[in-house]
Amino acid sequence: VPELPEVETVVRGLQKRVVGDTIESVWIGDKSNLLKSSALEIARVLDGARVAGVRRMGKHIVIDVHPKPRASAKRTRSKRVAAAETTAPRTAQWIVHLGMTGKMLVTTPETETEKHTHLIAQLASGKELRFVDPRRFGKIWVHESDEGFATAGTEPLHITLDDFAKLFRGRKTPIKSALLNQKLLRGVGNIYADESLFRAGIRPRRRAATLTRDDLRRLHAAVQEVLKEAIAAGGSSVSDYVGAEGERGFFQMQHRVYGREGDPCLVCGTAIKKIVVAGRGTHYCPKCQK
DNA sequence: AGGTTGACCTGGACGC
DNA sequence: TGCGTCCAGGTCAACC
Repeated sequence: VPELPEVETVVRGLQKRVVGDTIESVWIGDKSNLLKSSALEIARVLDGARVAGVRRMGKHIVIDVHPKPRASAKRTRSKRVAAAETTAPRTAQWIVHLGMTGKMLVTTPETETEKHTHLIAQLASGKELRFVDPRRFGKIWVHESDEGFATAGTEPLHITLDDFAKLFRGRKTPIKSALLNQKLLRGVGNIYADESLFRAGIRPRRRAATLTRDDLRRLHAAVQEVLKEAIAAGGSSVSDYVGAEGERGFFQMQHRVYGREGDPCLVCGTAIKKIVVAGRGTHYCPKCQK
């Protein structure tokens, strides 16, 4: 599901509902293909931790936590160990990737536990933070280091036109594949790639390197415009995406090509085509996009 | 090297 | 109501 606008919507919900709260206990299910850290490690970092902030990096949710100081170690540790511990990072990160069907929900404890709930964090305020993911393509892990968590790729909403143009220089791959490549831009997925290419008037199969300066200028503007409009609409709920409070987005109402195969182009009336590019369903107007 | 292809999963929609 | 098939917002490892 979730591409940049959906993840941004979840992050904003979490900022409002869980920042400043403390995680009192964590329950983790037995479906371990979701975990990139061991359940033990995740529990060790999160148990008793205070939630200092929530951020988005591409499609990743980054939850900054202040782990609880481990008082039990005091009794036996040497001076040298104690010194080492004080230099350990004060902040750790809890990283969540929603995959295709992941949800991060803030609920009350009474809320019925959905099928495919894989993690529940009980908060001091009485709320619960739950991770639900039917297909289990999502990922959860904790990151502890001074450098903090980092990913490749540039944020599409921050990139300048010049840097944007450089990403595609010399690339023979279809422009759509390049837009989906998270090592170049982080956060654009299948829906917003198609919608951006439509608005820029560029065919998805065009080789990235063949885009003219003017194509790039229009595409850069289109990507930022589509993402901003989608964020303002709370993301796209095509089937099951919901925000942190279970609310659906409504940007799907404004899709111009995604999911509209056979329907008339809103600009010229030509039937929208659906093809496969880079293994993904790809929608475009054969007349408006060159 | 860089790009395209299956594998990973469950469930919903559709056709018979 | 019950198959069986296809498709899905993402990302890897494995293959040219």
